[in-house]
Amino acid sequence: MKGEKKTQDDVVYEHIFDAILEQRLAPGTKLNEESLGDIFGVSRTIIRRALARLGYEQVVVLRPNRGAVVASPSLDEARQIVFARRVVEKAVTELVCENADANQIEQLKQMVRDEQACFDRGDLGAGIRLSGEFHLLLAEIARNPPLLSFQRSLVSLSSLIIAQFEKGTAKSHCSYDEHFELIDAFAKRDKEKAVALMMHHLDHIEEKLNLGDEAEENDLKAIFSNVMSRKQSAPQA
Amino acid sequence: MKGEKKTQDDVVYEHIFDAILEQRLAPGTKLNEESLGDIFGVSRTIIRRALARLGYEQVVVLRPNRGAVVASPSLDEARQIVFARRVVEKAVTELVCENADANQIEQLKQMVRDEQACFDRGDLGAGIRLSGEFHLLLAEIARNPPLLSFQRSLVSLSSLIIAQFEKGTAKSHCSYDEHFELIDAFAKRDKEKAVALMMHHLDHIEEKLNLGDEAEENDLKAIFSNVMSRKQSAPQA
DNA sequence: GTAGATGTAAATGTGTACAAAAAATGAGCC
DNA sequence: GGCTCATTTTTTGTACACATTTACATCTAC
Repeated sequence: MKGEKKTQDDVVYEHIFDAILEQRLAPGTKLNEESLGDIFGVSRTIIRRALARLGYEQVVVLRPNRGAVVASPSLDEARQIVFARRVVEKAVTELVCENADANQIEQLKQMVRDEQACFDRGDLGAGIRLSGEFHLLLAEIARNPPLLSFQRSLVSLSSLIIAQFEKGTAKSHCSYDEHFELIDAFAKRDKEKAVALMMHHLDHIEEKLNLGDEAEENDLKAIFSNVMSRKQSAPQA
Repeated sequence: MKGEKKTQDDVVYEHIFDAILEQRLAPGTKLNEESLGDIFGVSRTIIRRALARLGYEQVVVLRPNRGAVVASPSLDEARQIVFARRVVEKAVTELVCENADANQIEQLKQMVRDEQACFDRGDLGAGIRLSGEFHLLLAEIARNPPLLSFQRSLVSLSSLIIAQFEKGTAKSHCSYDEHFELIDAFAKRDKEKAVALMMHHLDHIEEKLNLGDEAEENDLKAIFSNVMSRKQSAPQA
């Protein structure tokens, strides 16, 4: 996207970031500093910086003295993330309706075409990532750097959520047709319709959460709640 | 606020953070790693982590190979920040109306009393900081960690903006009466009124921006634009 | 006298060694 | 046989040294 020279941190950061979003790194995976250093051929210093950044975006959880793991949002956290996205996406959508020029509309279309191609060829990981990048591009077009930065964090977390809660569910995440509809509304500068479409779009994520509710496999507490009600103590693992 | 054991990074981070918010560090100030290390009695490693975090929150600007300086938002950036705050504060306000219990209402009142005390005794820096912490407490009560994290960044930037654009202006930032009004609305769970008050509250920040428009002293280009039109070159200092 | 180049000083970027903490292993005991 | 506690091993936290880049000043050429 941008031809600027990237620092080593950035490269490592993006690799890990993409790996998480494309589900090559499952939620909960331990991220060992030395191993990563070996893999990327850099010292722990660089890895640490990249992990710190991922930690700030909450895509990985940094536990003091205990290292970093890929975040695995709970159902509650997932709902909070989607809520925050509603808030931001509404504002972004309105700004895009006001600001987007023909050139940017075309850019958006091209991105959704790429997304479509990925899903068609079965590359889910890249598809999910491009789907997220679509929303990031919207935030860029909105021309509000703080919102963009927050959106970045939320989009990553959303992808993580989708990765976590959609396993086994019918693959209904091929939302590129909704993206095309959105672009239409932007082109017509129809704020109300665009916002309505966007909210509907987010509804779909939330629905997946409700579906995945009982099937949630990482939430041991929920699964073994019947056991825990017998024994008084609540063991950690 | 929280009695957990803080890491060294956190301590340094908070000290610099507070210093910026209380205007003891002016926008544009260079933050030398070694000097800071000497001051806090830690190595550059720690300083670097703290600066990276401040950089992520955009309270300081990290220029590759050129070190960190305290951010000095332009007028445009300031407006974007206030816009983002409107978006977040609206959501937070509504959530607080839904969630706040009597205990939290009292906590809010106590904080505003402290704020009032600071302004009364003339401690502007601490007052501005407490005023910001009031809004952070709201985000906490809203029980949405992602919004809280974003709010944190926005509130710091807002304080920076106030620090930068309010110099010389009549000190109208004693907004604690508005805070009390807000708390009333929360207690009555009056969403509409609370949101209206909050937007009004943010209007005040934005007004200061418009006032400070021409008086902006850090923007040398604007101040010396007449000089520059005579001499072709634009000297740095 | 000015523009450009070159050398020097200072600050940042990175790797690595050592210290401290947590996890894993194994011995001893009930 | 299972449990607890001590020891070992692994992993993270911190400091520091060296490499690289940048800014500044001086010098030279025109």
